[in-house]
Amino acid sequence: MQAKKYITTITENSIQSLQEQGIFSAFAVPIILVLKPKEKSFGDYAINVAMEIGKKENRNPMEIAEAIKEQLAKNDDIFNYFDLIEVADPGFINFHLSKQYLWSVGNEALLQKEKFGNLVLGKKQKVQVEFVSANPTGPLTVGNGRGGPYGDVLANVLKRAGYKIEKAYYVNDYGQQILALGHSVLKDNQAKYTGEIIDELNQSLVSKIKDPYELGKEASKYILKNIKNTIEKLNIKYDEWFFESSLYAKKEIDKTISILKDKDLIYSEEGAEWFKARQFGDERDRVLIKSDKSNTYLAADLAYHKYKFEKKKFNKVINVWGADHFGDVAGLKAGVEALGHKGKLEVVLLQFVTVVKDNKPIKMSKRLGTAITMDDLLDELPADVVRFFFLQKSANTHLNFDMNLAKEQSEKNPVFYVQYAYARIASILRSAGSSIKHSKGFKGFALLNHEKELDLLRQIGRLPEIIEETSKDYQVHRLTQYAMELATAFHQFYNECHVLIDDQKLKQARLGLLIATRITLKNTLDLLGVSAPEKM
RNA sequence: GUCCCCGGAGUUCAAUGGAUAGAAUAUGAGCUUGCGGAGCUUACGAUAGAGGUUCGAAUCCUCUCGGGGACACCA
Repeated sequence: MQAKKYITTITENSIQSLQEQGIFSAFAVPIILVLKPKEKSFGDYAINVAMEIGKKENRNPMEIAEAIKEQLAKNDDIFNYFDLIEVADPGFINFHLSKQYLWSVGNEALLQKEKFGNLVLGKKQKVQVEFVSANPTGPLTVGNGRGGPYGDVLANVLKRAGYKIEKAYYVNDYGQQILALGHSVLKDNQAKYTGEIIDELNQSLVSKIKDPYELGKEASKYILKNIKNTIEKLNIKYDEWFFESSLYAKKEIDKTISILKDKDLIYSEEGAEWFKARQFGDERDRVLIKSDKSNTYLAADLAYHKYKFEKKKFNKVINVWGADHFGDVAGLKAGVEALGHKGKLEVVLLQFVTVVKDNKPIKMSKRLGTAITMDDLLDELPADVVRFFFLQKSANTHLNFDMNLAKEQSEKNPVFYVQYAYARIASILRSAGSSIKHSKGFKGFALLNHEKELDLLRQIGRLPEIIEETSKDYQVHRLTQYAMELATAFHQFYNECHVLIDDQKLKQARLGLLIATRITLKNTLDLLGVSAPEKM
């Protein structure tokens, strides 16, 4: 068991037992928060339940902490994990990992290899992550491209946490914007989009197709190819490209609306058909069929989500959207609930990217063709750098993107710091060559007593926790943070402990540690979708 | 006007209501008998403002100021 999970379990048991003994009154056991102390002398983990209980019971938290600590120590197996548990002001209980536990972490990594860090939390439930889904009316911009690395990594994390994952891109290849695209390519008075790609299409297509809608369809295919190309450069692979037009071909939208009608959730007003979204917590009702008999975007989206939940049988769907779609969340959620799939849809909103050029924010507009595209970025910087750059930021950070700064920082990007650690390890292992004596089941870690060796093992042991936490709160940027901390632990170890030494037993132990580190780094970089180079 | 984000070292970003607010970068000072110096060590440096909640607030509440976004029979 992981040390962190162990703390939660034994603490719960201890508190319950103290309640049974009448030492605490019988309120519900509080949720055990396992904290990570900032100060090293406070140990590896800490819990603050004593202060929570102290507040409820109006008693001194220190006494309560002592009582819990005593109760904890009655567990025989606790010293498999910790060699020191202490109470600290004003009521923390701090846990220090034992060497035995840290050594076992090394074994674990060696044995599990590429599976190290994998969990069974998801119980193979089917989860779809839909991200980017930018309209095929222009190239991928820096703004809507942000969802690419985020959604991709979120899906990777959930997969390792034990879910069955599908990555999807919803292509809006139907309706008004396709018509507008056609007019834009024609450059007539109803044109809406501009930009290089529109100019190209104007040159190549206008002579062949006259009808604006047909032209728009053709243009969108070409643009989608361009987007797919960019997606590929970003090292993202989708499992499904879903086309909005297929919903119309199969009359899925009509079917969806008639289901809602049968449930008496549709009414007519001013020639339009309205969905009673307010019954499901939305602030207003939403139009599904306009008075001109065409349907709204929401109507198609509902049909699409019906497909996700009923045809594809996803237990959960996570949509990663730009913050400009904030206003659509309530409507879609209401509709999904009305269709009988309450609680299965989650929406993550990514805040906008502000592009700064020459110290001035510039208006990003696909319509005006002033947006900086992902391709612009990928022409200047390697995909690893671009991914890492976006992945360092949390979803609700309004990030400032300065092209000049990005270029300037490219060479200093922390991704190289992490990759350098990996290449260094690879280099040492190459030098060690055939002297590596253990392929698996190595038991010689007990020679690792140096502070830096133990610190490195500590970091290795965090990978499963990182995956668990991230699979729950979707804070993907935790992974880049972790990758850097793992690399730092390695670099520090490297600086103080030599691996290729005469003492054969210690040498084998350190080689084992290196291999465990390489496995952990590789798994982390895989999660991030960043390459792990043998040489740099 | 209503709703959602954000405001922090010179700069770009971390920090479940927890302990001395962390990194990177920039700047200053150091480190090589050996496995990759793209590294290591060290110094300097920050929570927009005013109240409140509590053992404890960058974090929660109220107000002010500043920035971004949303409030369609658009997609």
